[in-house]
Amino acid sequence: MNIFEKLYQELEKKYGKPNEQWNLWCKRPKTIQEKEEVMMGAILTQRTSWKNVELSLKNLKNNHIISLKNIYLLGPKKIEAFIKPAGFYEQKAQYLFNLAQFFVEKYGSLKKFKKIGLEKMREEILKVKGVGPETADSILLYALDQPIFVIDEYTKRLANEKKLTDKMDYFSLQKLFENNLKKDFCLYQDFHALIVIYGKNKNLNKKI
DNA sequence: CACCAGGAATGTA
DNA sequence: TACATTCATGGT
Repeated sequence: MNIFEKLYQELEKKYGKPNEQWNLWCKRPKTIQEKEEVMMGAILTQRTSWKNVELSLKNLKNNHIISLKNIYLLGPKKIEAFIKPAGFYEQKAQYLFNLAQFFVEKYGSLKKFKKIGLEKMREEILKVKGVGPETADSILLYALDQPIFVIDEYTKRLANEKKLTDKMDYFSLQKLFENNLKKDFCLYQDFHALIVIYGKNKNLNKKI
């Protein structure tokens, strides 16, 4: 067993299966609606606490617009009010609409999108304005069950702390994890969640 | 009151 | 390539 697999085991032993906010993201399998909720969450959580994202998602749910199609039909201006708690709401409303427009106009269904394969999916979804590397990979991993490792600030800090590598750019780190783990989206989903849980936990201890 | 939370786009050098 | 700025709410 290599250091990456050991790290996963350690984290799982310490924190168990990802829970709370990760209940949905690490759920297998997910319904279509759940997948779309994950995609919206991936946009809304950009540089924002998950708590604020939850408030926004609740607003969307209460008003029955927790689907890409409804986002698309409503248009960016009308969803601003619902997602305000997540901050940067004018931008994010536009980003959410861009993503919805991308799926509705170009593919119609997630199933059709998946037919083009992982590489092409990533390339295409990165063209959506508002979807960068981390958001793209979060969507691919957590909504579309693709074996692609998500890199975020917590992952970088962990890589630094454990001295896993000195090449800290997104792509290098991603390949580092993928090359040292089984190509398994379930493992990737839980691992990334545990890395975030570990990172947050550590921040918490620092304050006390 | 100051600081920051699971980024990305845009602009500058 | 690398670094700065902008977007904005809610918790501590």
